[in-house]
Amino acid sequence: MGKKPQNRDNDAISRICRVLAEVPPGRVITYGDLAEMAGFPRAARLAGQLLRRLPEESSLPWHRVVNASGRISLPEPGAGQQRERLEREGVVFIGGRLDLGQYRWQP
DNA sequence: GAAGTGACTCCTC
DNA sequence: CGAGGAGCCACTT
Repeated sequence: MGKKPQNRDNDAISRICRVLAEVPPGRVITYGDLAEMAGFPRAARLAGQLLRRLPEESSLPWHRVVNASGRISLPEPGAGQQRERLEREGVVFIGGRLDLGQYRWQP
């Protein structure tokens, strides 16, 4: 049975979505960690591209994804909306950035 | 199949 | 601490 390593296109999305769905409220995850956890180390951009295509009806906590600097990527007006959602979950932004050491979700 | 793109990350100045 | 550049990976066209 010769078979391909894996169907990346659709599989990657499924895995990343699953990981993202596991992120609890009040916590955040970086693009790099999200991709790595999904099985794509160093593919931080992949997570970003995926979220960009993700519809709002996705029910996924896309707002819990921030960059490695503890800052919100995603240009306005998305940034304001994401920050608002995170603040509602108890995340505090200091100087426009949050404390990854405190909110970064790690299994 | 090749080239372009991006909600990134790390290193250096 | 902030800005800039190079590197990386997978998806899209």
